[in-house]
This record gives sequence, structure tokens and C-alpha cells, in this order.
Amino acid sequence: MEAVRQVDSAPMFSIGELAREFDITTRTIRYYEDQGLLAPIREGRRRLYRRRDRARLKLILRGKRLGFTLGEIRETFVLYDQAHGESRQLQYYLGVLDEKREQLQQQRRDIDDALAELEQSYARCQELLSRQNTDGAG
Amino acid sequence: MEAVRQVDSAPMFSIGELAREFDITTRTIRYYEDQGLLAPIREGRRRLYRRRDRARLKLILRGKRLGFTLGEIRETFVLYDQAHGESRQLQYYLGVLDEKREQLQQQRRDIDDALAELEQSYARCQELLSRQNTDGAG
DNA sequence: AGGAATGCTAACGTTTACGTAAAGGGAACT
DNA sequence: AGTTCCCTTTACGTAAACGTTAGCATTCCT
Repeated sequence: MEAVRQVDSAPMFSIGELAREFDITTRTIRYYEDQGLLAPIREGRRRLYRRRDRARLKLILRGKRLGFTLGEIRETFVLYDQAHGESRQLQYYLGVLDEKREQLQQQRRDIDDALAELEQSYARCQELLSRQNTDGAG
Repeated sequence: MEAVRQVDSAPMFSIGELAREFDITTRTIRYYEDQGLLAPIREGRRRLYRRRDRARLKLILRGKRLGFTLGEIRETFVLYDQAHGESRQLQYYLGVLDEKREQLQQQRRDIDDALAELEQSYARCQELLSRQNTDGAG
């Protein structure tokens, strides 16, 4: 047997499969669960990850690539899950989203700046090299 | 006297001034120096930061906003400072820059994805609210 | 001159995000 | 039956990035 599957044929994953797929350790995945970021179902003692668990893991890893802490990532999950209720909750959620958008846009500006500077360095570097190859050759 | 200045009128900053300007603690700034990221000059025991020290601090903070570690940031500084020499160094530097570009572009994709999802959540949230205001009123 | 503000070093404390054993259960291959 | 995987919990260890406290020197203000 390769992939763990349920009777209803909904795709399920073992912790090892996910670890291999995303190139992280099983320890890391368990730690995320410990921190309230994942909630796989159990088959006996074993963890079974559904599609949505796998999707959340993807979101966690993307968040990490962007420099967010696990705490920040968890908060977005909690908020998202709570955003199906009263008007006050929804209003609050909208505010949080506004802040997040601000932050992401700032990050994009930072990235664009960094990329621009990188290209300048790249060009200067190439110039130096081509000069060395031209007048340094004997 | 407000800003610390040298005889030659080159603008200099105290650690406190920089801390206030960038909304960080002096401890943080000293820590960056400890980690080899900053190298202010001394006037007796006191640190004096030149324009380039301030510029580096800006770069550090931008790097941090993008989720880079202080170690990664230091490496870019070291490489940049060394990139004025032999062909081999320059070649190596170009390779590093290629990797950095890859990474930054990945991050931009992540951000764009995150922003797109955020806008979807935003729209759904607003829809829910407008519905509540419409058929919930009476 | 006396106090407040600023700066210094040294050192211990703290949070985050895991790494790394240790000790064991259960299935499967030989 | 023995070994090999894969999974489990528990728990101690660790690197990074500062926070915090202590004790002391300067400098500014009044």
C-alpha cells in the first residue's frame, strides 16, 4: 500500500508522506499541531491528514517563507475560522485584513527595492568582469 | 546641540537618535554591531554612526521585514564588501546573486498569492455583512 | 552642586522553532 | 522469530534575537 486512504476514497496522508512532499521533518509537523496550527484526525494513535490539513500546511510554509511567526499564522487561521458569525466579528476581521494588506504591500515594496538593488550589483559585477577579461588578458 | 556632528560637518548620529528614528531599542542596535552588521566609529566610548552606518541599519531592518536572519543579512554585506577583487570572487558573487534573485522572486509570488486570497476573504466578508444589513433589518 | 538624561559593558533571562535522543508499539518482509 | 520501517510520546538541548537588570561614567540643566 502506498498512500493511506479511507473507505470513502477521500485522499489521506501520513505524516511521513507530508514530510517528504514538503521537505520538512515529521517533528516539525507535530510541532505545528502542538501549536494549534494543524488538527489531523486519528486512526488509533496515528495521525491522518486530510486535504484541508495538507492545504493548511502549505499555508503555514508560505507564511514562514514570508517571515511570519507561527503565532501570527495561527491567528489568521483562528480569525478565518471565526469569520462566519456576527456582524461585530466580521467588522473586526475586515480591520485585521486591512492591516495584513498594508503589511504585505510594504513587503512587496521591500522586495521590489531589494530586487532593483540586486540587479544594479549584478550589472556592476558583470562590468568589472568583462573589463578584467578585456584588458587583463595577455 | 541636537544632532551630533563632526568638525567636517558630515552628519553623525548617536545610538539614541537612530533608535528613535527607526523605532527600535539601543540594545538592538548594539546587538547588530555585536553580530558584525554595524561598525560605527567611536568618540571615546561613545558610538557615532555615519551616513553609511545608518544606511546599513536601514538595509538590516528591511531584510528583517522580509524574514531574513541576521546571519543571511551579514553574508550579503560581507559579499558586497568583497566584490571588488578577483575574477573568482566576482563569479562567485554573481552566483549568490542569482540565488538571492530566485528567492526574492519566490517571495513575491508568495505575497501576490497571499494578497489575492486576502482580497477574496475581504470580498466574502463584505458580502456577508451587506446581507446581514439587508435582510436582518426590520 | 545636584539631579536627569544618555551612554557604556557585562551578564543572565526569555521566546521561538525546532533538533535530537530515548523508549516503545504495530505492521510487514524474510 | 527476527529485523526493518514507520509511527508514537516524552523530554532535554539549542540557536537566534533580543529583553532586562546592574553598576558605572558623562553631560546637560538649573
